[in-house]
Amino acid sequence: MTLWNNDTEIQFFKEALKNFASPEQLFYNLQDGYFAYVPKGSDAQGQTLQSRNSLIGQFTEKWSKTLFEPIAKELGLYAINSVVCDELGLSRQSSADLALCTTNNTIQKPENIKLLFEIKMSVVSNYKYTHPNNVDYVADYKQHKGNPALLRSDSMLKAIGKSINIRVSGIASTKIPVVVLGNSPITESYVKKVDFLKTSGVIQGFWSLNPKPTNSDYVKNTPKLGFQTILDKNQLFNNCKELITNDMNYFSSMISKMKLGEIIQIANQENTDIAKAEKFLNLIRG
DNA sequence: TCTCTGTGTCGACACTAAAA
DNA sequence: TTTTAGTGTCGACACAGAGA
Repeated sequence: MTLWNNDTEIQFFKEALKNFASPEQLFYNLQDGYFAYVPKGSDAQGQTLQSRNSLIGQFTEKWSKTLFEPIAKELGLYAINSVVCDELGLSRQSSADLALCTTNNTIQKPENIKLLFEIKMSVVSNYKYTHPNNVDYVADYKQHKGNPALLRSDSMLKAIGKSINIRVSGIASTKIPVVVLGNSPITESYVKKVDFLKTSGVIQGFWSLNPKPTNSDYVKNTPKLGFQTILDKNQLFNNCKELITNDMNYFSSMISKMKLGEIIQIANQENTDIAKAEKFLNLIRG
């Protein structure tokens, strides 16, 4: 299995058609034919395609699970879709798209969840459908009107919001890394923000699983690697391994220097570095 | 001044599951 | 059975700045 590319998107359309999805559900019905997206300069004739949403959502979540399964296995874990965990604010309606866990269950305890993924993937390039079963590549994402995946500002906001929601749901979340998976680059306006999200510990990374979304220029990596374009499965494995094996802790606060100095002073009285850190974390969490 | 383009926010719509 | 709430997708729209 390879990383995301145009063939993956064609496979999505063909599978959906085979499962009795109509061309009207999957494509814009334009004057020149059926298109995945409205090309720049074309008129959408008031159409806003909605029927593809849940199909592509299901496809990308399952695709990601399949991609991560061998990685999980090598790390002694399971890759699981739709993970529910009350302590992390992950309800049945708002479950984790994908997670790596120590047990093979949908309902999980926080201590068994080793890595959380939020998936924000969509059809990236444009395609043309012709009867009865042909789907052909038309152009990259720069040639059509709709923005795919992480190039949409509200997709970024929703990914960030969901991650914050996990972080503020309780102490149990502070040991679990959160990663956003996409299949597109990000916009220039989010370059600084994803790096700050990483250094501040809220989100451990935005990873695009699409090595070559266009032949022209695009944001490949940000300076502090808050966003990375994953180029091969080895890189993906190493990233996961690092997040899982490092015993990391999320913490945050908004306090005076005076109070912060006091906390450091008290924590420093412990004997070992680990004990100092634990004391510090306890104090800063009030 | 007008047009074009990039950016950010809000809302429409489809779907699903829980609650009434 | 109907209503309500939550989620995910992209289009419409407003605004600002650059260039004609």
